[in-house]
Amino acid sequence: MLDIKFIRENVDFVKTSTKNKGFDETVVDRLLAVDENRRKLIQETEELRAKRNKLTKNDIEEGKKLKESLKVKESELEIIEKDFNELINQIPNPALKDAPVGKNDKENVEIKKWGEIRKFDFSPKDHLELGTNLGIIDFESGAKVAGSQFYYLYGDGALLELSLTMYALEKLSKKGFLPVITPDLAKAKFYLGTGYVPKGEEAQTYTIENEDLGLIATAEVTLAGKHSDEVIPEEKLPIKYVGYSHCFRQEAGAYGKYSKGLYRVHQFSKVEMFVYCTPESSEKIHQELLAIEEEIYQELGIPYRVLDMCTGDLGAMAARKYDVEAWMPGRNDYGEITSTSNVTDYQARNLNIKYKKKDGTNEFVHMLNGTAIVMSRVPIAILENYQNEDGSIDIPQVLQKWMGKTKIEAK
RNA sequence: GGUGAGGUCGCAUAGUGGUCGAGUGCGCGCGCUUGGAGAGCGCGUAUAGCCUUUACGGUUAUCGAGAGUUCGAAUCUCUCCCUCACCGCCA
Repeated sequence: MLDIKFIRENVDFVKTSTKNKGFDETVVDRLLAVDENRRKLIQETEELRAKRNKLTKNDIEEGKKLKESLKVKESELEIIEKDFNELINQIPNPALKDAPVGKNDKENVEIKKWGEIRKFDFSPKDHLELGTNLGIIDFESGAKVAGSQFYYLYGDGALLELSLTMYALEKLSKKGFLPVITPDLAKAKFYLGTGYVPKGEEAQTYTIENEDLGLIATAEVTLAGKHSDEVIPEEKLPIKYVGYSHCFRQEAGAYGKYSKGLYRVHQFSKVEMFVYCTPESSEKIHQELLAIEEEIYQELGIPYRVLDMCTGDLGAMAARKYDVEAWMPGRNDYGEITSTSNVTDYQARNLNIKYKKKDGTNEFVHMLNGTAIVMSRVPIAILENYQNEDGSIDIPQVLQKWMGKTKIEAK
């Protein structure tokens, strides 16, 4: 959420930024009205409490009366606080000023293209056909045992996933990120509001019955929750994690050609970068995260483009976001494989994560996240871009040491 | 899962209904002392909201979380969470 003081003092800015993100800016005025009411009630309640606190054992009758009026005020206040919280959480994080203004994903700005799109002298197959023929991907068994959009990986399919994981963890580790294996489940307060809640959609989290637990949609949830309610000494910043977890998403209603095969599945593994830093450094670190993502896809030899997400496609949390999209011959189009966001202090305020500055004062940290490698979509790009006419797959050079071979072939 | 013990200010501890937002020690900061350091002495040492408006100001809330009893709760009751020990069960 945003700071109510900031909203009070920058009403026009907040309205504009809310509108630019495609959210309802009338919320701002409603919030301010409720805020005024709320503050009045706080004063009245506190006045009553102050009186009560001054009573001695000789004033029991007086105290009984105070208790009654307090009860009334407190319940009024409770209702208004609830409204207040609902409203303030509807105001999105304003986009940074360099983010392109736009309505929706059509207006994202392509800022870079890398790699040459391969011209096939045969008709290329998509990853599903390739993987099924090679016997390394099996959606049929997945559907039988867990339902549609679940899958099994066998042999080199399983090894490819683990090779990509090791490749990413080793690379990030060398860059000063601490590899972390996080829980795959988290409490509701973390998976709601910190994690993957696409704009205008319900949270697509799987939850555990009778428990305050849900399966995480991304390690962002557990890496962000890790330092909740903490005050971090400034000298420890930036904290750089590279998290590995399974990710679970219901993906309700997501079908069709563009969701084929591994592109949209209920469970996948992901290596995710996550950084806590000072407000001054977050924009620079955001560029670094993007540069790391690019380095990975250049080393893997996958043609990609980088999109600077426009305000209308940023979602509530991100102040700036870049997506990397890989070329996927199977769809003859680019498909998203990474996303890196600078959420500034928006998450930190929800999760109460501050840092202690050298002058002794506390301030909210900035938080950033970025995909290193997602084990569902990157294999799509590898299979489809590295396929040979006979259906075998050449293994990208940087993965060969983990795979222990140079080619995936049918057994 | 069972039984028992416990969760108080950075750490350690005191505190069983009003004098407790909370004592003491350590740590930390500032000052005095010193040629310098140490010791010693003095002062200070949470966070958040609201008000006045910026003052060494007032006020409220916070003693694992939530609910309750009470005029009044760190202290009493209930539920939950977490930690530790033992048992059971297992990878």
